[in-house]
Amino acid sequence: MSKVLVTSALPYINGVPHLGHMVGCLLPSDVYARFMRMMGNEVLYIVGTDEHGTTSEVGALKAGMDVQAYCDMNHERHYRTYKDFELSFDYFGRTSSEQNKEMTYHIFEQLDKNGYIEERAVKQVYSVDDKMFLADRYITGTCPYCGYDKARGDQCENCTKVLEPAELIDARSTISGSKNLEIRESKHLFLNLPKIENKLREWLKTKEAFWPEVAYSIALKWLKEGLQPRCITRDLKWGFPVNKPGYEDKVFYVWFDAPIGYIGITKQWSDEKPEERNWKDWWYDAKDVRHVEFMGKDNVPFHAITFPATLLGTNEPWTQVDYLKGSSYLTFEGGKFSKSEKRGIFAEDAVKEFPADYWRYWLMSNAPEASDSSFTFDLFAGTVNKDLNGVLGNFVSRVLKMTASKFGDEIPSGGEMTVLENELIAVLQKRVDDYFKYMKDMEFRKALNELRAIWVEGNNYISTAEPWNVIKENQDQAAMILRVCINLIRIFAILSAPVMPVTSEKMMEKFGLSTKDMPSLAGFDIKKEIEFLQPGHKFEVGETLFERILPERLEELKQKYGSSK
RNA sequence: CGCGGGGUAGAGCAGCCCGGUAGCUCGUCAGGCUCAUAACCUGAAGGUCGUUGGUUCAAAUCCUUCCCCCGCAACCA
Repeated sequence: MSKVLVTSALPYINGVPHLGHMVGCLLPSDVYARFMRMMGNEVLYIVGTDEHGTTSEVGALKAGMDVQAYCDMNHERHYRTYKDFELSFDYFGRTSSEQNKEMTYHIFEQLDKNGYIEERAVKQVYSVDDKMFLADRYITGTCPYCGYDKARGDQCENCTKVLEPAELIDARSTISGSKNLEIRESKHLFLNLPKIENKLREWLKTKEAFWPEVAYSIALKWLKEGLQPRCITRDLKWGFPVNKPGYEDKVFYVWFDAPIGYIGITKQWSDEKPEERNWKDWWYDAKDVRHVEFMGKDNVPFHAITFPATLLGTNEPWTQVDYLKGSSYLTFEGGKFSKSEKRGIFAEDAVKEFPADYWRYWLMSNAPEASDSSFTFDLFAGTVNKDLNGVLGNFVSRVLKMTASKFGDEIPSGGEMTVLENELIAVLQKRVDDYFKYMKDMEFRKALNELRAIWVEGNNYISTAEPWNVIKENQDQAAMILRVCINLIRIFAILSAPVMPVTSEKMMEKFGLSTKDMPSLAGFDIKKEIEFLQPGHKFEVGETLFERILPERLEELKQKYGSSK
């Protein structure tokens, strides 16, 4: 048994998570955490909201709320959404917590002490009416190159030219529309990445063989281009005030304290039960901890370069990421998810339409691992109807209904296994071993394809064994076949648990069992498990596991969520 | 020449690193079965592997030309 520390990129509090967010980091981290627990590992799974920065301030402003209250509200909203998605995190914290402040201050002090922090003067656009410095993208104006009148300070979306805010004609604040802007000089603190570059390079070298291509190539690209000092402070209110004389009116940049949030949130967790939990067992001079991080590809540079460099710069024994699972993007009906354009289905609505397990299964079996992939309602409905209803749901239904009608509500006795059952056991064992291997390697598409193939073996077996014919000649033999099938249902429930926890529980309940009765997946032996449920064990047919998505419903969904017309 | 990823049957993907009868799921068609959710099982059809040129006995796979799609571009996170 070993310790596995699982983290998912912390979702930014201001946004509403959509399916793309779920599939990129939150869901795979949960499936992995659940799987590793079932393999008998000690798992700590940490998630939370990333709260600081301009976007929150602006969001609160627009909502007419105090930033703290605004974040409190949104934090609750995120929490509820992820609970609805059955995420099994051990703690859902916040980067704005006191614990994270402590961590951020400590890490900053170490970096400063070790000479990795430097001062620089920065020229920035200040909006007099908004009473704040504006990030480049919060400045709108006319593009000097193409005349587009909604060009942003960092780039013109129309002609794609990269701009400086000063170049914009008729520049105005995106927040208030005010044109009363001026350039002011402000002193800021920078993390001297070039000074840490060699250490970082050495460290990264040890990772090459393990990281997925997307993640490693992005990291390498940054090193190849050469690192630059990175500004870690901002002229904002909403953030941790900088703990250095002369900088009291500034806060740390959100990207500085956000990844530290993994550690801060772990401390939130351990502070709740200090007598039995210690965050240091996971993060500081921790032994035998394997740290796995899940994130979208846009987050990779921060987790592969900036954050590791930050930790290396402290010269302290922090736990670094061992495996960085960088995922590509999920698109919606061929385009981007966009809240403003009302395109795409958002996580909150998704669980109102269908149980979380439907989404979990679809998203994981279509995860954008190698390249971007697309969500469409047609694909979703196809999977729900075919895989979940046709293959798994129908198997459970046909087995239990037949057994109940021929033998009653107890698992029937009699009969002996034949060569057919031995073949089934061998085939299943092979598939189960492959399934576990893919899950361990976080190749979720392949893993779920294997899981589906395992379910198909059940239908395949019953078709070949034909208990409906056998029963006419030999009651005992038919009883044996159905007993094997019933045990398959329990096996399927156990194997499906990391992906579809609720459905899995429902399947177990049919035998008066629950998730707690599941055996460890380590050394999972089909030969043994196929005889676990003994003759005489009660079961109930109950209701069907899934519901089909009919054509009318499908049309409704497409209308409602803005699929391409 | 900004960077990265991708372009493989009607759809969604694997294979590419380590060249050697092109594989999986859905869909379509045909057959089987009748225990079950118009389900399930079996089989078939369907691809000049984006394009150009090259290396090789042999290229989806290695090198090269061009085209297209997606994302990123460090002060949005």
